[in-house]
Amino acid sequence: MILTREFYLQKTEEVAKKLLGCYLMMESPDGKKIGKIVETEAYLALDPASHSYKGKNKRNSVMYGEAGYLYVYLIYGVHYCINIVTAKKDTAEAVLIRAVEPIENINEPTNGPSKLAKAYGITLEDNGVDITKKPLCILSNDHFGIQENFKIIATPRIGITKAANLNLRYYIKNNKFVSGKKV
DNA sequence: TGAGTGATTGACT
DNA sequence: GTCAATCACTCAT
Repeated sequence: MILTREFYLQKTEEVAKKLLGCYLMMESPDGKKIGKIVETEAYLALDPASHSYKGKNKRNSVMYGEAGYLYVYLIYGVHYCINIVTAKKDTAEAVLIRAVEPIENINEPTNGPSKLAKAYGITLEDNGVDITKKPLCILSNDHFGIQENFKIIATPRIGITKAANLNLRYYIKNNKFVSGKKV
């Protein structure tokens, strides 16, 4: 079952946690790609680490829109990062998808924000896409009839230079597809 | 119009 | 452990 827009209207931290174990699905010409989300980060309004901190601009405008849309941006001129917009209109919050576990039709590593985007073939072209409907959407964690038990770990976020002390990164304990050099 | 910045990764010392 | 690569965008001339 595809997660609805109501899901993304929950508190951003809650969305980030609940997305763990859900499935990111993309229907592409190559076939249906599915990966289980194992690592996320929350970015809040007025968060110095968030792109929305300095106010609305062209790059982050998607974050100011409605929940349930994809926010893609290019970092360091080389890497794409994928976010899911949360909260209501004009509230710029989002959840960064950092890593997924390959389930179907994914034959590249996905243990990092950029690798994940590459594996799905996501680029700036997909910025602003509605993820409550196909071809790109997120399936609830009981989609395959398996309700897994896993422990969620909260740690400081990775790779940012501001507000790096907040525990807004969440990942599934003991999952080997989680990114990061150090455990 | 030009310099500076960045939510990363992989190659190299 | 350190560092370069290289694009979109902002901010400062």
